Amino acid sequence: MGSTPAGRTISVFETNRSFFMAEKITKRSQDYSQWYVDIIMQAQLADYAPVKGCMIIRPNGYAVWEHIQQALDSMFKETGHVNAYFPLFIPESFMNKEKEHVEGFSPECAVVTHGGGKKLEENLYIRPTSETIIWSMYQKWIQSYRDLPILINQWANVVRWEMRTRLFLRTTEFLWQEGHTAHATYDEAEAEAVLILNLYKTFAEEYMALPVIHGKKTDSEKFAGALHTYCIEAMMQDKKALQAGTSHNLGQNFAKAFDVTFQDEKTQLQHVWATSWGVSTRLVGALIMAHSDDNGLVLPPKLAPTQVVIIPIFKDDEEKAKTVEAAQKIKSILKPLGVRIHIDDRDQYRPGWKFNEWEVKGVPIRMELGPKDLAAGQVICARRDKTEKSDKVTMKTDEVTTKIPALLDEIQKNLFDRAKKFRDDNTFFVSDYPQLKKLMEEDGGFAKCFWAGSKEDEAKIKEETKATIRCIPMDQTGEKGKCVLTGKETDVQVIFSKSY
RNA sequence: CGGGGCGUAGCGCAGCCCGGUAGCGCGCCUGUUUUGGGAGCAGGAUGUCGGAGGUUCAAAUCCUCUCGCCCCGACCA
Repeated sequence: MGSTPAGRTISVFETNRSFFMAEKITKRSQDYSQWYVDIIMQAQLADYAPVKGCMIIRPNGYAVWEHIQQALDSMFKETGHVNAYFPLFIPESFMNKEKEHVEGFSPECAVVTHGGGKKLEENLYIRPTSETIIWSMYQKWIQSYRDLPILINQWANVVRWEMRTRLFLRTTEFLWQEGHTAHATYDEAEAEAVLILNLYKTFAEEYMALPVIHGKKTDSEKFAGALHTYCIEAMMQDKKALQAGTSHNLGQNFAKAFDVTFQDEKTQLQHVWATSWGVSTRLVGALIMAHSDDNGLVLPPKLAPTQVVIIPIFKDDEEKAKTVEAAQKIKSILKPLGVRIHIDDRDQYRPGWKFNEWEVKGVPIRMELGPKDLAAGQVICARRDKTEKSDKVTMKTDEVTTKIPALLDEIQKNLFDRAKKFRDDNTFFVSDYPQLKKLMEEDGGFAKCFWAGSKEDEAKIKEETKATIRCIPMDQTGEKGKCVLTGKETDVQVIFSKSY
């Protein structure tokens, strides 16, 4: 499959004691995109599919997605949402019902024209998102205000025929969840959109250890067919922004397109108010780009499929039996505490090899357990977020019940703090356009500034700097200042950045 | 759609300019010594050289056409 871009080196070098492949992963500083791809390949998160733009999510990658799903799914349920499943195929006529929506999505839709060996009477779109088919059903299900709200989520795959794809970040087919809710009033729909926005922010920060800015999209960046769009935006290690989740207040657009009405308490017929919201497998890409290093993947403990791996160290069967037994004992006390722990007792690989493998795969804690440790009643732990040898922690075997969960928490926190510091260190206030331009041309990062410009002004800036308004943050100071471009006085501040 | 790169063993590549019937490293298999940061030694298996035409006594190599993939940009979650 391979291309080896110019900058990429796979150097094999010799030292007096060892001979090893030094780099299978391109350095971030050398080629960030290639580093990203290398991490995915080396950690076996995904592979390229035979069809262009599509990917195979391998077990390691899928396990991360499953943890994301589990956490989000329970958060959705706690806030009153239920899961359902709507079909992959959407009749062409449905797609055409909402004008902005069809204009937004038509160019990137895959369309099925044949089935059962015959040309279909009506083409079927493969869903790029499910608003249309869901609202066609809501039309049947909603009559009275007593039927509202409907708070449905679905976990599904969708297809968008993108021009340029990148593993996890933008693939032709991707997995996501899409929530579609129906409400009696604008205020309720608005409250729902904001509720989910905050839920996404909490999830990103607490589970993914990913600090995000939550805010509102400008009109030019909002979803096709929405009244307005909320989003969470994160900064990757190359200082570019990644939209990690969106939540839309769809107003009555879809209700009108699909004629979804209800009778209110006063027997008045009204159109239903809608929201939709989603996060996708892109989040896996976000995790990679936010935390990983030149040695491989770094996973936050809360989403790591394996949180602790024990490497028993032995040189004969007798030592193997003893160390593995001790490892199993540790596993048996940590597992009930909810620690996801694995013992790597394969004997075809040597310890050093295993150290590297688990490091590449991003396991938060590696526990080394050899004869010397057995004798001392201790284990040695290496944490994935700090890779210096001096960062290894030695703990008594009977302390693992308290120290391991504490260490996992500490790693989780450290990843968040590190990512937040990086973002804050690369966020700058700019007061005029030359400054904005200079920042985008040189260092990159987030530019915070006052904004009172038009859609056209925004397009001009995009043209000239490649940066866009990522969002209008929810957290506004309220102070007044001059618009970065027009100089008009305003109290609105926005974030400009280059983005994925 | 533009720019760049690439298709040769499972993976990474050399060989192509100057045609002579395919090689290196890693991995894999067997044996053995090893095992606290990607082990050593000794054996061994593996290829329709992306595809189709053409030139030639002879094509991975030269010519024509074609297919595909990756990276970078324009569009987007």
